[in-house]
Amino acid sequence: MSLRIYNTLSRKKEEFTTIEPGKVRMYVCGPTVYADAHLGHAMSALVFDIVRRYLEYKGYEVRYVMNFTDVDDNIINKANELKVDPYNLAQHYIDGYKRNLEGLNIKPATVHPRATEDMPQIIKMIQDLITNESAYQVNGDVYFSVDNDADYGKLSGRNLQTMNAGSRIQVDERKAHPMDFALWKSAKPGEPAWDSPWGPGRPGWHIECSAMNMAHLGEQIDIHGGGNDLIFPHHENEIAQTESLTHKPFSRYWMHNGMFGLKDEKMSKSLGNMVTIDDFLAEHPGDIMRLWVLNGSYRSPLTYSEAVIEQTTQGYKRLLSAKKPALPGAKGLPESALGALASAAESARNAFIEAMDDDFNTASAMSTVYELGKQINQARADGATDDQLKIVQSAFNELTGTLGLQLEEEKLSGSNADAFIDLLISVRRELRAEKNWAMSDKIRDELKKLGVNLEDSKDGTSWNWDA
RNA sequence: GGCGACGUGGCCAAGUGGUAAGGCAGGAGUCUGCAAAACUCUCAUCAUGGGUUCAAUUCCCAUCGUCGCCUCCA
Repeated sequence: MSLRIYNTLSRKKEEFTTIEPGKVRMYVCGPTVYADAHLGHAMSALVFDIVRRYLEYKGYEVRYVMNFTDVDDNIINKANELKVDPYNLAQHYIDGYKRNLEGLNIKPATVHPRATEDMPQIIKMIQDLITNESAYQVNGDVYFSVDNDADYGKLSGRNLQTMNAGSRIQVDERKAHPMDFALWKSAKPGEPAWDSPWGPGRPGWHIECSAMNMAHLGEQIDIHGGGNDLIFPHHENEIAQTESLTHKPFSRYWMHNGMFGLKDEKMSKSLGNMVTIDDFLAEHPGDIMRLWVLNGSYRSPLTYSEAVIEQTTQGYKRLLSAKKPALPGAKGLPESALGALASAAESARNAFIEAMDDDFNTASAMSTVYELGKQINQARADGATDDQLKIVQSAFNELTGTLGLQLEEEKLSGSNADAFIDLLISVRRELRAEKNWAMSDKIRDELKKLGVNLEDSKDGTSWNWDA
């Protein structure tokens, strides 16, 4: 049983093999940092976090690079508007992004390079491309020449003849070919600039990813990821730049996640129709967003709606229920029932791996997790003890943990409410003994409003924080 | 105009050439003083029209619809 990954380059699922045995070199395009990150960024970051975690589960050592693009028109414009240094502005949003990633339980990348800190590599790469005749300079600008790249367009399935360059924006007539793109832009007044052989300026959008790949992972990598809106032109151009120099296949697998949308259009900074990660996390646990992503296919679009968030929250509560301990008066299952539990755990694990091996089919993997959860709850209802539940719960924790789900009950931060809630419950127990239903129901209702759910059973009352 | 993806129950969403996982919601029950949770049972013929096949939701063609990219974008 081996892992298969859908490769955008071949538009097929391919068996996954690495350049170096046991090791994965993986690069994911991070955001351009000039605004708060939105749920589209969250989706992409979650998708590749899940990929990374599963590869690690399979035993690979993953070197994971996620960059920050911190030179770009939007950043410069915004910094000028606010009269702040662009570097500091970018830093502000990088800090925010990292905080968001943490809130979503996304593991930090092995390296988080930013373009402005790899400037020597970028300039060197441009120089080599010029030497190579893959690029040319015009008055301090440097362009990549698509005509000199025989297989330009192979990732996005386009060819230069049928592409409609200039149909929507004015083409700079200094370019040799309309599709040529900037590697280096000469500085205009009021812009940050770096010295280069072509005069002061700054890198174009695509070169920094090629250079950072080269600097942090080498000439060839195993997985390159990002949103499918990056296929063209960004990733196409990355391939063109890197392969024109190395003459070797750049990334073995190109993975692209679907777009996160708001109603009928994708969420994006330029459209201004975004829900930020901060907004979301203020209202919901990070697990909800992750579960939402897991419930579908990473290559398909996801559409924002309150109803779906609500549904996901209910599903999340169901998962939490599987983690609960044995019932208060649990008598234990007979020895004969334990074998079935062990084999349920084992077959769930196998089904999970089979699903994930098929291009990270998380929706299918989740169905086995839900079923395992049901088996846990059945065992509990039948009187299993904590030790017996552990047989299945340990597998449940292993699988949900692999997907990056935390499944920890919400706690009020820094609160020591537990003792007070326990006190109220013991008072209520006496009220119930006296059949004072009015008062005991009132306590339950009022606690509910405060986010505490009481659950009565024959053998006592348990409680939990509302998700 | 070009490239690509998609259309599965009220909602979200897997999947397969031989009559369709899972979650949410709904219905019926068990438990409970009631409620909640949990458990049990229940709930679809897969956009439309053709074609291939012993057999298609799954393959092919067409139509309709939706979305992404071709400009910055995860």
